[in-house]
Amino acid sequence: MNPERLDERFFSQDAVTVARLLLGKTLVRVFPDGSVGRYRITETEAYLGEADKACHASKGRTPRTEVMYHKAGKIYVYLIYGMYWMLNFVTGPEGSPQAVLIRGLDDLRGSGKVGRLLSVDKNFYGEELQNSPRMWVEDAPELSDFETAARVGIDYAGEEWKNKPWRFIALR
DNA sequence: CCAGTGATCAGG
DNA sequence: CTGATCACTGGA
Repeated sequence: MNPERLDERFFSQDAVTVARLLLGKTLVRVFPDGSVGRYRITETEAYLGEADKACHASKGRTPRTEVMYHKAGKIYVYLIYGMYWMLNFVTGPEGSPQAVLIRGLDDLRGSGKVGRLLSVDKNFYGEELQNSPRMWVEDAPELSDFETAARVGIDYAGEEWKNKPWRFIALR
């Protein structure tokens, strides 16, 4: 049986659950030249809705955060520091703005490096992983060997939110 | 430690 | 329009 492409059912779970379950799953990218890259997801972070001060949606619905209010399984990308494209997947029920940031693939760590490796840019904004011809996620056995940590780069979020253990790191 | 680099958003 | 801010990285 071929690996199943993960769809809206999978991504509709809450962001913390999806961030954990994505560890070990296979991210597939078909590049413009037709070459195919397959990567094991090794680090993720969860951003859990308007209440989460670290989540972009804590500032409400704007053109940038709009896609997080859409149905799960869409791609949320944005440019940070004028140089780095962050790759996120929308999760949770429709209307509940949640997302999971992809921070590591195989041995590569760092969300900025992930965007560079995959040649992500604003054209991916809103694309659906269940339909896209150039990016999707395939199922793989659940990975139990991982650790959690606080999320990176969100000191502005305040004590309650910045210490949530919503960063998931695959071991081995 | 800190500079680079430009979209985004709130405020006039 | 202005200006602060930023889910980062790489090099002193």
